[in-house]
Amino acid sequence: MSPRTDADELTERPRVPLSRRRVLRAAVRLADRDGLESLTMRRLAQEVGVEAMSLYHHVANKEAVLDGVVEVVLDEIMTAVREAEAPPPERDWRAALRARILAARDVLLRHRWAPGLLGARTTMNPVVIAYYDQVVGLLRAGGFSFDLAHRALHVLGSRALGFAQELFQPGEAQPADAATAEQMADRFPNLAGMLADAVHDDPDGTLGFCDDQFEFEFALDLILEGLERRRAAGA
Amino acid sequence: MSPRTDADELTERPRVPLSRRRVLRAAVRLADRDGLESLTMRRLAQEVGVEAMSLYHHVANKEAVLDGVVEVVLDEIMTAVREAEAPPPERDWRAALRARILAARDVLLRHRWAPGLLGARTTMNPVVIAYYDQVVGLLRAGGFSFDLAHRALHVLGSRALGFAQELFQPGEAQPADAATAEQMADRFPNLAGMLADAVHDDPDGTLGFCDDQFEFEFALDLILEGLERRRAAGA
DNA sequence: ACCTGAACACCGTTCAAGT
DNA sequence: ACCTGAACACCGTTCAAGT
Repeated sequence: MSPRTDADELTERPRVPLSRRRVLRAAVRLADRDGLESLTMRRLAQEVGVEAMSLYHHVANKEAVLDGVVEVVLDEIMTAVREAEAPPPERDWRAALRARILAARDVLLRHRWAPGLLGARTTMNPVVIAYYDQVVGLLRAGGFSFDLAHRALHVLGSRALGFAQELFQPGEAQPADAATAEQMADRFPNLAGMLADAVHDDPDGTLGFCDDQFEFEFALDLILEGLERRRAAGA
Repeated sequence: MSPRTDADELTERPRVPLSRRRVLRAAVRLADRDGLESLTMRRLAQEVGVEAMSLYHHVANKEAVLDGVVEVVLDEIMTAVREAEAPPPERDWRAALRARILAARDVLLRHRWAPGLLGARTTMNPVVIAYYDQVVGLLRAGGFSFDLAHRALHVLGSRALGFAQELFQPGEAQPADAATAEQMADRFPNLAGMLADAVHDDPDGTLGFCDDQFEFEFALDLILEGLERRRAAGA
């Protein structure tokens, strides 16, 4: 590679030519840092030290950028899943699938904007197809009929890829003062009771009322257990 | 205002004054007809026969329009859920919840753009809170502890509101010819096997390979069964 | 082959002006 | 009180022109 100046080191390095790969990695970096709404063609160009129109030599259009960004994240997921420690599915398909899904989830937690984008993409992504093919293979090795494996894909849905399926985004949930808290208890007595119950268990307060990881695993285990029950029943 | 022509009668009717309610109902109509991406302030104004800037007298900004649109759909869901025929939860909480969720799903199927929008909204919507409060109340009446009801909300996730959680959007899935089909069988042997198996059961072809309603109910029943098992075990 | 500047057709939104 | 036209700061994208 060619020599570079201090400025190059710090900001851009125009010497290494632009490429699709470099554009997409910059897009992921931009979304990680500033959020998905900041990912515009103009800001992306700025991120790689080029004018906006230059991007069109490496990607067809913005849609292609979003597809590419999804691709990068999915590749990251596939790598994480491949390296996840898990028993062979022939011995314990539930543990095998569980480990893979939790590995996928770890990746998504590093790109919080990704689930929304992945969910919006309706086009069949080859990487996603390959992933679901692996899941079906795992289930087959675990003794599933093709038919029940099909059911399983639908039950798991995007959870198979580690999607959190959260109820709400955390934050901005606390009532401002005791008055509004009381008002809330009036309007939503059941939720208020649930919250009070949780506080009783954990006197530190409502902190950790929803432990995302715990909830994710509880849901996952319930689903896997239901699937195992049907598999064993020969469904 | 000036006298009007026949065209006025047919398209707009400026006589009934603009209102927040009228703007939001027009927005839902526009999204239903042309898709969510067509819902711009300018086109929405056109839909109600007014200039874009007039909208700002009735809604704060576009974000408020989207919030309002969500509100309209949620109101529709709440009405459908309220009118759903269901046993009292004290007698059969599973049937009670199942009927309500399927009623909610019916509404969402009439506004196919709504799940994406509802999913993107992270702010706590009062109507959603009220709905989840009702679900917790139902579970309580069915014998749930607050703690397990809390778990239940997370397991159900947006499925409690009738979200389909589909794997892919239908369409554009068929391989173009036999060659690519064979190629697909090579790359994704498990999915190919699954598809072949389904074709065997239903010789009419791959039509209805994924019966959305069936899959939704299968998943829902599996989840409800897992919850009932935990409730009965006194979790 | 790769990059660019100017331009176009769209956005959401502000503001001063109309009635 | 309600609506409007012109304008601003942004989009994605096209196109002809540069090297």
